[in-house]
Amino acid sequence: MVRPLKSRQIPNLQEAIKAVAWKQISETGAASLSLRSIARELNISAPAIYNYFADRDALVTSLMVDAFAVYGQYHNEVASGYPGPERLVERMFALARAFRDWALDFPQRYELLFGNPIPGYRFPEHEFHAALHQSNCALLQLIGELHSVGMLQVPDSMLAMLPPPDRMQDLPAGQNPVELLTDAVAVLIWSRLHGLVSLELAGMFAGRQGSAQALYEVELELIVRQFVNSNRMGGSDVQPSIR
Amino acid sequence: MVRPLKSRQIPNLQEAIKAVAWKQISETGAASLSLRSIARELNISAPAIYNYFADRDALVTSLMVDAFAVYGQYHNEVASGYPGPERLVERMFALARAFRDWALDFPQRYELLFGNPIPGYRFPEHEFHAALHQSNCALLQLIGELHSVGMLQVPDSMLAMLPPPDRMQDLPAGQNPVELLTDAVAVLIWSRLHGLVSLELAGMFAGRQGSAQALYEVELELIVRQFVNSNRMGGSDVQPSIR
DNA sequence: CATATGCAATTTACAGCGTAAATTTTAAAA
DNA sequence: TTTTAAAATTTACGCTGTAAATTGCATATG
Repeated sequence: MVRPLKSRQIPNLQEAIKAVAWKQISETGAASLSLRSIARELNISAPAIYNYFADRDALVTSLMVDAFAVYGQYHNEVASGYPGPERLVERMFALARAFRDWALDFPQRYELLFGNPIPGYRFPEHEFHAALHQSNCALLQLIGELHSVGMLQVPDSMLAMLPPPDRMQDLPAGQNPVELLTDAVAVLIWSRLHGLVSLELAGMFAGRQGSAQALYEVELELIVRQFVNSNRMGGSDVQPSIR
Repeated sequence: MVRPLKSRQIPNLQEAIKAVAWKQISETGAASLSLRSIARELNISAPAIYNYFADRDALVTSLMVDAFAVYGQYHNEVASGYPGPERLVERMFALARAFRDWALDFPQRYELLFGNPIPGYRFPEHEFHAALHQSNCALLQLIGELHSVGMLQVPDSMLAMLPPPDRMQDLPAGQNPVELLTDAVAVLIWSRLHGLVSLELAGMFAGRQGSAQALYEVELELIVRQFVNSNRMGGSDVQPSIR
């Protein structure tokens, strides 16, 4: 019969908890995130947090959902700086550089999203798909636009991913061949960016002074040369055959 | 005046500790490695381990040094199955597939070496260089051989990584331009393999059933096409200019 | 207004962790 | 046999997540 009750000290304690969690993640890394230290910083007892999050994993999940959204939105904003089909290559470079910049600016968040910094934690599967799609949305959109203006160059060897023509209808529901290939291109590009960035964050390029950025720029150039038809002629070498 | 003393129950307790550690890492992941649980399994008190390892990090470092060696040796063995300059492309495919196979067979070890599964731990810098080189030795060797038989195709855009011709002598000690470029090619290839494998291990391809392997094969094909001159003619488009 | 209701917070407690300190055991050297 | 030092144990401290019981308090009802 009684419902609402506001905490005396801190209004919106749920958000306050997350804010402190982010602060601590930024400072000391997601691995050292601790309910007790959050509570300490809020002058709160540790179990009080359980009124707002079922357990530590639930808090982490909430943080990650937010982070995926922010991350995706950032990419979308960067992409929106290069609208229209005339600046697709520019947008590709900008997105890829934004990818690395974000990772270097917020290494702990990058690790949280794409590494496994928290022992025993796994992002719940049902929320995973949406969150991941959100984070890669700008790149997928870009690849889609490249394709629709005929600038996407799908390497021949990728055609092996398609089912043989006689059973093209076996594709997963809602998937057409074009989507399957554009998705695959996006994932390949994403994994190349992630490969370099994650090795850099892991300190694997330590010693090779300043070469991480140079390597990244080279890789960007190679990626664009590989998948983009700059002359913007009659489309990639594959679309005609799969339309 | 007294030195040696053998433990009563277990001879070579140092190795026994590492063996149990590996067992636990394989079973429950490096993150849940615990000195106490190791001690429990050996019917030993936890602080006893401190007679053999300065602290938990020292144990982890020892494990990683071993793992880097085993990993590198495995790659070398795979590579030695395709000797000579006639089978370099074959060797490239075999090495890359072995890379993914090892990661899928021993995901916890792969994470230990190339992820950051243990909170607060960092591999000591002075041992890092040697261990890393050991692990990438086979690939570096392969790229070197490709170059020496004129099959290495260094993309034009990579030349930007070299210092301008008039100050070529500013290169780090013991580094010549060819080494710098072959190293860079090896790192680029490594990061592309690692990008796909680490995303796959992180569960980022969950849902897309079976496509991880297909993607990997596509990427392999693209890598070889990008860096290897199959016709084995008069060398890459760059060596002549930097010899 | 007084009382009952139920959420929010606290305290207490337990099991786990790494590891520092003090202590005991033990095997070999003198 | 005594001495000595290495190897092991016990104890203890502070940290973690979290379950359980308890208290405080704001609201809705009698």
